Amino acid sequence: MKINPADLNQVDVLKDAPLEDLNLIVEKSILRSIEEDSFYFFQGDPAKYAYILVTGRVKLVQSNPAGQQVNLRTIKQWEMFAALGAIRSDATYPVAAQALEPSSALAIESKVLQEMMQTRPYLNMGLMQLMTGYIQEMQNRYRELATEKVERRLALTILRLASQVGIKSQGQIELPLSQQDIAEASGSTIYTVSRTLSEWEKRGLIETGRGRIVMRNPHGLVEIAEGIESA
Amino acid sequence: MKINPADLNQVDVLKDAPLEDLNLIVEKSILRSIEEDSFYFFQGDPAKYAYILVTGRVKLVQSNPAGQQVNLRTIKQWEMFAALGAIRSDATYPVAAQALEPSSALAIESKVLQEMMQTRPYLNMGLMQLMTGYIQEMQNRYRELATEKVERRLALTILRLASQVGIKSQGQIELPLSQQDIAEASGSTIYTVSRTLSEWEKRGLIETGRGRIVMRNPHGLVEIAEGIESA
DNA sequence: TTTCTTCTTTGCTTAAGCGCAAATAAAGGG
DNA sequence: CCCTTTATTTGCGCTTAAGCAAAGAAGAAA
Repeated sequence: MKINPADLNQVDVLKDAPLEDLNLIVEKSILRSIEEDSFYFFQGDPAKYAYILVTGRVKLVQSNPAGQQVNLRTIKQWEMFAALGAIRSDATYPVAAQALEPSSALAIESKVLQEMMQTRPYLNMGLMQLMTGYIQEMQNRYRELATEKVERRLALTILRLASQVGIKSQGQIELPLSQQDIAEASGSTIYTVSRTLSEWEKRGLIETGRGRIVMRNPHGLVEIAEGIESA
Repeated sequence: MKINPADLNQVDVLKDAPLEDLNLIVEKSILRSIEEDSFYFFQGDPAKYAYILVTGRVKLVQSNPAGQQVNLRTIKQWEMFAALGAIRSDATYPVAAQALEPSSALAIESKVLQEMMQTRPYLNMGLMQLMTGYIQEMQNRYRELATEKVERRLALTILRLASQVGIKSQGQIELPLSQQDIAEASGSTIYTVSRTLSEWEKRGLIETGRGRIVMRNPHGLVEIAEGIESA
């Protein structure tokens, strides 16, 4: 596949980048295509590349010593991920990046990005915006996990995922994620997720299918998320 | 009180700053002194200032709609906090900053910091290092909260707090924090914290007092944190 | 179509830890 | 030194949701 450099303006971090820089990035990077369930990198690998997702979807997961996983973020097209290495030159990836479907991503050497940052203020600003957004999201999720009950957390998780990787089809938003993914993203278990989603389906809030959740009544979910439980 | 600009080199973000910049910062900022339990700012306030803590200790807390709190970070002398506003110009503070003891901090207008960032690469790098550190810490804490049991999380929390705000005295590390603070930092309750700390005290791992925890056997805590439980 | 695999559902049991209530202890103020 | 306030401890009951086991459903492969 060929990348059209102009497309890179869709990447938030690069929205103010001049075309010549986009050309430079495409020229200096390589396109890595991987199949479903494969990894771009593992937790602990030296952070040699930053990535821009070109096609597919990728999740960033972290495992504890016992092997239990949490989903920290789901990446969609034209999102940059693993930019950490560009900032901490000695760093290893603190997460693993696993493809949710066949995917391809531009791999940019951390070194290249670092050099570009020396002389391009827009790149610094873009990366900082990205990072502050991450920090705020993680702080919110941490607070939710510490203080909210599962049902509410699930509603918050699904709303968040919908805004990040939801797909609009026929006026409805669809999440192409398995219940396992939802469980790992909300800090719960597949059993509780299944039970809760079934309950919501009965109430007409959502529609579930294998590896798929359709939001029928987003407002109802917002009410659950905010604790305006009608039940 | 008078600030000696040269002291600001102890601030991580400013460790590479030339003295003239430190002078500029002191000149352009104001020193705010507040008493115990007061706030530098509340969650939701417009993020007009970034701060450098000069004396005392400050905690960053976030509340959920019901008023339950979580501690996101404890700040000690010469740490910068609330630097977010300097990056997102329209931002409001996503957390509140409350003094754990009488404190004073340099308040730097976000605008000033923003202007300085235009022409000072060291400042950009410093802030990015700070933010990547935050991100990694929050990701780890999130995973811990999602996957680990309370006792282990408590050990991890105490070890983390010890490295961040621990005070060395007579070869031992002391944490000047109440059990309430520990509970809010670990995502637990004062009851469970009390029970667990009592148990650890019996085992000789720590020594507790009102608003104070002394680590007697840090290695033992590490073992609990890593799941090498001897019990 | 038939078979296999993977995902989802559901009944049941159980452990963890929350949280009330009340007692006890420590610090601070006058 | 006494009194008030605030922090810590502990017994006890109870809820939540985790987790096993086993069945059912939906795709994928053959």
